[in-house]
Amino acid sequence: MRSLRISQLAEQAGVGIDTVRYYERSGLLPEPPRRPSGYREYPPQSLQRLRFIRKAKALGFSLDDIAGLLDLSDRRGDAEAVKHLAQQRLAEVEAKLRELRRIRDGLRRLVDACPGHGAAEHCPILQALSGDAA
Amino acid sequence: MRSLRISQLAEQAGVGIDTVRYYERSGLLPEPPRRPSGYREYPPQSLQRLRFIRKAKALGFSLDDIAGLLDLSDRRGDAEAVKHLAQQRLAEVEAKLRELRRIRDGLRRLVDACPGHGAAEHCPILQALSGDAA
DNA sequence: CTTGACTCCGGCCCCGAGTCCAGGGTTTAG
DNA sequence: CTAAACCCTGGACTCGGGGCCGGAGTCAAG
Repeated sequence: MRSLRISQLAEQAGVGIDTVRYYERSGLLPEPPRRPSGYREYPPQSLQRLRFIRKAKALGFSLDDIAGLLDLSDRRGDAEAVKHLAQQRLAEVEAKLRELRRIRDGLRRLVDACPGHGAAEHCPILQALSGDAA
Repeated sequence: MRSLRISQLAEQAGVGIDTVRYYERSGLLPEPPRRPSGYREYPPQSLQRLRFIRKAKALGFSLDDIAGLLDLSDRRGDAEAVKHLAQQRLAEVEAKLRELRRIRDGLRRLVDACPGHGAAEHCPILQALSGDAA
């Protein structure tokens, strides 16, 4: 008896039951066979697939991206397409990093400039935000 | 005639009309006086306030954070509280940066490992995602 | 006076990734 | 047999930050 009930699958994959059904609705997880009662019976491969999804999510891929990756994997697409997707994600992540560094630098300047005591009206943080400079 | 209509205010602040009303509902922007017809008439200070909000948003503050900053500013709170908020944001941004770097490194390894040609089933990207390693 | 641009309000819709609920049917252990 | 634990579906709700819409009232120019 290899097949898993949804709660077992979910637990072993480290996600919630609702998440599993959500992934099925979203087309990430194929519809599993059912018992006559309607209960889903998952083959063990589903576990691999769910873990794939978890890892890809941890790398910041959206569910849409992941659907693409799984599709390439299922249809025996070529490695080039897969690499291309990963490169796109990488570029996005790098852009986000640049943006966040910019924000961090701005915040750091404000924090460093503020003495941390006195009335707020003299606080350089508020002054900087109120000022006319863009 | 110093006062501004909502569309003028919105345009000069670089936001949408709906955004202005939304900020008012959210308590970020005080309710302006109205004409007898109900039209809002904004004093020029509203423009400053909207710009404050824009700049703070650009630094990654949430509207909730910004409400706090504006409140400190309005109530003549002390600089310490303001600095504290900015430090919190800074810490959050730094945590996010660490996380993104982790993701970037993971992606980079995958991209570098993939030859970019051949069948997807041999693609190290998909293999890594399918593998048993956490 | 009319026309077109503007404004009002309330309320619904969007995105992403789920979470929760009600009201039913099923399975399993004791 | 019965009770507990499980499962099903469909739909509503969450979060943040607004966008969009329709019908009605208003304002300024010609």
